[in-house]
Amino acid sequence: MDHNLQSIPAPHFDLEKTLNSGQVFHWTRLGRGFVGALAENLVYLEQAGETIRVTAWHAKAAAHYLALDHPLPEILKTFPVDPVIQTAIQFSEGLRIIRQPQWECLATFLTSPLKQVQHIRAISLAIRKRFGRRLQRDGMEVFSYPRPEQVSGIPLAELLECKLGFRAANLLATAKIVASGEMDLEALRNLSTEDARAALCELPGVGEKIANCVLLFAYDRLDAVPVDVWIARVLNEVYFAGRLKVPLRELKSFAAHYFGSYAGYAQQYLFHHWRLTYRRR
DNA sequence: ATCCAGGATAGCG
DNA sequence: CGCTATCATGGA
Repeated sequence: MDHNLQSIPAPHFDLEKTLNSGQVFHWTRLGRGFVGALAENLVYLEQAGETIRVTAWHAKAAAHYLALDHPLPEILKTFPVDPVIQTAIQFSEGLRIIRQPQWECLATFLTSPLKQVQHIRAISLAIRKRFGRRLQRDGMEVFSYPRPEQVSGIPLAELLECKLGFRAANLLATAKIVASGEMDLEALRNLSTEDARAALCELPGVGEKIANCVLLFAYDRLDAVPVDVWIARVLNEVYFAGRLKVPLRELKSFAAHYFGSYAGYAQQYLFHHWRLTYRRR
């Protein structure tokens, strides 16, 4: 597995946490690293201290994908000094919010409602294996995510075999809109976060939460804050302790303001920490 | 067995 | 406008 790997510096970075924190769902452990598809290329990644070793030719793309240029120490300094977020930061040390390709990020989160992280992963891998392009290299094999043009042509019954349930119709309908050009995902880059969010919410199956996931994980909008059941749980149990039935809009407003201009990062650390340590009472 | 999961949406008052 | 029931599947 160590043929033709290129080293790139990666300070303040934890590969495992980054790939297994519920922002991206298809990377698979292989040897001491991970294998997956970066757009249409098979890429192998492994970490050695403050260095990432990447399959040659993909170093530059990988560094961008992994957001190794995000000024993590500076970002952390902008967070409020309270024990809850500071504990989550420690627990999540080295977790970076990566830059995913727009379509596969959108498509993957379209399959996420009312699903656990491992289910989203299973669905992503099933769709890739069945409809994506097979990529091989040095005995490794992965599958890319099918483009919107291809997804739009999949019969609903076939898509349902990937165990999407009621989410399949939304994925199909959105794929048709994107494939037709009616929605230009690349053009959203030129919009304000607010306008891009509104545009994403026009797509079938995309509400405010999924739109914020896409903005945060694929558009580098680090102030976008997805409020899912876990974030709502943290806010209710900690920041609104003692209050009953806090309206969701109040939770969202609080999260978007309290954590500062990198609230998306703060949100990801809270999500990661609580999801892996929470015990029901 | 019952509850829950990185929610969105139509339909109600 | 805000609130509720419902959607499909599998793990805890």
